[in-house]
Amino acid sequence: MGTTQLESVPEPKYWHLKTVLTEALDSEFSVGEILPNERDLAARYGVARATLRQALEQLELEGRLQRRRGVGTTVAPPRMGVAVGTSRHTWPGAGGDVWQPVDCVRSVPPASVAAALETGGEEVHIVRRSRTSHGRSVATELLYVPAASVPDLTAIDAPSGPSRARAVLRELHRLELDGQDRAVELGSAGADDARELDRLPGSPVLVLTTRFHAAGRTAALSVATYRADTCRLTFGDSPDVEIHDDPARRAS
Amino acid sequence: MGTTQLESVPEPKYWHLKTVLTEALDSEFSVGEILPNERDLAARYGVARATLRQALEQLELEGRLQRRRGVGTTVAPPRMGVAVGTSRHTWPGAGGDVWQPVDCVRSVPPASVAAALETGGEEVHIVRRSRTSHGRSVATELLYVPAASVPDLTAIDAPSGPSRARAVLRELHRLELDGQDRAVELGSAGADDARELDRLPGSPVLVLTTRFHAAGRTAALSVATYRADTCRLTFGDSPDVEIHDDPARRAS
DNA sequence: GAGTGGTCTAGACCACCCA
DNA sequence: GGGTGGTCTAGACCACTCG
Repeated sequence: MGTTQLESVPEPKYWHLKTVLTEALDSEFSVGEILPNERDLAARYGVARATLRQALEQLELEGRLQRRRGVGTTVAPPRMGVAVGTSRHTWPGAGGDVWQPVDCVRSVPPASVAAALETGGEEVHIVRRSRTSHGRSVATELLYVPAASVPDLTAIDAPSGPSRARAVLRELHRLELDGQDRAVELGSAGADDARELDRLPGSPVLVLTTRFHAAGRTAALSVATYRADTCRLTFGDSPDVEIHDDPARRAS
Repeated sequence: MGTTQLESVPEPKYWHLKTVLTEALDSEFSVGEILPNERDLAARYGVARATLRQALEQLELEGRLQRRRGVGTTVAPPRMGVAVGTSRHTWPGAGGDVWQPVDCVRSVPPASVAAALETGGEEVHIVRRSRTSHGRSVATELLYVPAASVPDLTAIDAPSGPSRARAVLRELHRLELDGQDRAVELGSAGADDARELDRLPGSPVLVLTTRFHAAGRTAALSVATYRADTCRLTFGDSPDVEIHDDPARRAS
């Protein structure tokens, strides 16, 4: 009978709440401002705390909010553009590199990495590097370098540590780079990465995998993990745009 | 005294559960296989259903699981590599393009798009396209084309619809492309995109923004939305590697 | 209609930060 | 110690799919 069901799809509460909060963020709050706590917000909007949190999680995923345990929820600045390379291919650690060598060990890589490098169960050099921007740690990287790619590496340097990392990179640069290819996918931060990136374990991250080709092989493999909440990975291929940090960090 | 607290950081249950489930997926299940339902799984592992769901959500985020309401939870195949361009720059819709024109309207773009295009409050052409791979819809795109970029566009074609979309692209190709730059970031699917991609609203997506430069301006702006759970965006710059489906994703 | 995942509630306790 | 967000529980109902 006449029950014209116009709203046949009732919007979930957390979805509607997210919309409401987004508008509030745009109009009533400025970057860095601290929001009321979750219990108060939930009461204000007449929902359970869990429902409110579902909305906040979405907003954090979109980079609109930042939540820190023991502190509170703040309005996040716009995501920063992080340059991850131009069309010109260069070795990691080449001039002008923004990465900081942290460590280097010799170990057997994960199976997926070993497959890409076509090393069997052999040990490879694993260089650990980190990247900061605006004083914040934004990414960590594991660079897998087969022993065959750095044949002349000697033991004159320390067996591990930053200086060893630099030595491996130096040797790697002696190869002629034929090309590289990349892939970006969504991941979640492991315990180590989470600590390094000042996030909770399981936080969403953008994983940028780069294969470096030289001498007909994959000479090195880089797996870089970027904070997904604060970073926008930019592939600047046009001449006039390089690193482009968002100029405006203030709203309203 | 004497309480040597070795495990000062008790692992959250959902985190441990995720690890256990990951190992189970690797060893006891094969792709496409359906898991026990959430209530049974929660009971088996002695946790509340909400806690189990927290673990499942993580695994879905990592592309290991796929959940569908009314059906069940299945083991997801490895993410597919989706090629999103080489170092050679081409206009969208150029030869060999994998996108399917869907629609075209004239409308005022969002403020952020208008800023990038340096159009004021003017209307632009908005071409909607979709992309499928292996029979699945994997991405939707909105291509914003200022009227100034297609000055000779006539009204001989339909005012909207796929044929109009093709006409806009055809006119766009008459410009000489100077370059392009891209950015990738994490987003969440809006209601429209979610329907198109066969996901729930709010699902994580990878947003690939491409600016096309011609005649000293930004001649067009593409905002492509890829399913983050099933897609790995590949930037194939080396000659021998194109689309590369991951063969093995097994650990230890 | 039976079974699935999705949403929502009202509580509780814990880990962390800071005054 | 007081306040924050993070984790966890045990329930309930809803929306969807499929036989």
